[in-house]
Amino acid sequence: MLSPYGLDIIESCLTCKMRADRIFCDLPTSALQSFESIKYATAYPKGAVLFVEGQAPRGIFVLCKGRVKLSICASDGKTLILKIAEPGEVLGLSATVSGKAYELTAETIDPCQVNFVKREDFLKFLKEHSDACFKVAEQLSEKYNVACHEVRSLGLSHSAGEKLAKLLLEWSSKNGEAQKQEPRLKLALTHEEIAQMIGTSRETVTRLFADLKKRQILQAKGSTLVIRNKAALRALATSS
Amino acid sequence: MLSPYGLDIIESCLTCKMRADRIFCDLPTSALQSFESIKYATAYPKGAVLFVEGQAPRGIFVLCKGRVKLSICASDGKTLILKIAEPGEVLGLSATVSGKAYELTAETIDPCQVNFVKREDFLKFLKEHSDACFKVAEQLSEKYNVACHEVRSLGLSHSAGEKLAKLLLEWSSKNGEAQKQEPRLKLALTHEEIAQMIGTSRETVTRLFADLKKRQILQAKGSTLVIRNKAALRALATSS
DNA sequence: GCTGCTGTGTGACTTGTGTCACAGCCAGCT
DNA sequence: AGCTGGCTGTGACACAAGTCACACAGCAGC
Repeated sequence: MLSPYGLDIIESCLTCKMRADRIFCDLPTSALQSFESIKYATAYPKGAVLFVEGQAPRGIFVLCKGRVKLSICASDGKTLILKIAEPGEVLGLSATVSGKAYELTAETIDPCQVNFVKREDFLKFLKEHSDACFKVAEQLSEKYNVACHEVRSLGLSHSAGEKLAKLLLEWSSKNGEAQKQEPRLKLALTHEEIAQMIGTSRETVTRLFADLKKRQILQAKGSTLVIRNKAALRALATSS
Repeated sequence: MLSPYGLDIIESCLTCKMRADRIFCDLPTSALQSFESIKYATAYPKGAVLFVEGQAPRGIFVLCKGRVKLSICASDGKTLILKIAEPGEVLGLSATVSGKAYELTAETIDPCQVNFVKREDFLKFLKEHSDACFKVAEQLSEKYNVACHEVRSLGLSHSAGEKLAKLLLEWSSKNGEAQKQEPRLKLALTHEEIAQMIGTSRETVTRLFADLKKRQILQAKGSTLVIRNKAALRALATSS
């Protein structure tokens, strides 16, 4: 197969090495075989839009490689980034199951490999394979959980600083750096995008970062960020 | 059976009149029979707590009668009401499926009848009845959808007035009054609770209501509210 | 080199709304 | 009655953070 956008395409789910690590993909062979027959392996460049908020659901997108930005946006153009989806995640799942419009917009921020499955095919597949159906329920629970966290962060924070601190701690806990004395993390997003993740303005994010650096809580080394004072950051994250 | 808290207990799901109207309860007889054998029909007074945010999931609660307040709260006591659950809804579902802690707190605001099912029993039931499993996926999609709406309302609104207007329109659309010229709705919540629903303070809600009344958009008739100017309210709800 | 473009840093000003404080009101007690 | 407690109304004030306005840095392409 051709390798578009510099991707190394995973041909078959059955031989995929990452299969066991992934919540959805770890299905019994019989289910996986039938999944194999209805999926379309596709590749997208960076910046491609998988689906847009408000569209009728065409089907699900299983993310195999690359990252996808999930966002909602208001009529005035203001955007809120809900999360950055990682490989293994199923996108457009809830809309496809319920038949309601996609509730958010999915846009690739890396070159991505994606397995697409049409809605009718997927629903039929679920009816026939109850273990897959259970996996779907698990994925949806996970998504709901994340959404609840987002609600908590947006609704119960007193200040933008609190939300930023929460976000940084969350990031550092994801890449396994959290237990280290001085966790490091790659800043893959612009201030603008960070602002959209915590529902504030770009300038505020810049100011907050400047403040955290002045107070020796954070330190920038090129594009990686070092958390120099975990305790202080955690204090900021809980009611500042 | 005794009628505690002034409730008329529905004994069996099989003979329940409301069955067909409810998303979860409308199962094939075989599944319902097996559900019947694992459920515990219980009744709660007003103000009872079904489960608390952070608890390990004991199981699911199918709400048959009465309303339940679903909320999350911060360490400082600040509370955010996510929604008021109506009969037919399944509570604690995502936590029970995923095994993670309940993500919110459920408290009755009416006398309620509830069918409780233990986690192990419920998971076994799901494995055996794939149609129930699909219903669960549908319910979870619904919950996710609602959470997304909440995120949008909290994260993309510019002002408290906008969020209040959205909430009022949503309420009026629920009880089928929306298409009327001047929809009416019962104000079942206090200003404090409304404030907790839109993430603002009690005083702000009071002030906003006063303002809406002064501008002839709203009118209070006892405890029912009349929306006198739907268009103006809608204008407020979209970027004010 | 110059030109654009995108991202960052900062100052000045404005405004929404949280907080505190208190007053009035109604319902349900004893 | 008279008291209590929860809810609602309103004023005064402070402050976080949005907005607008620029300056500058880095980096691409020609």
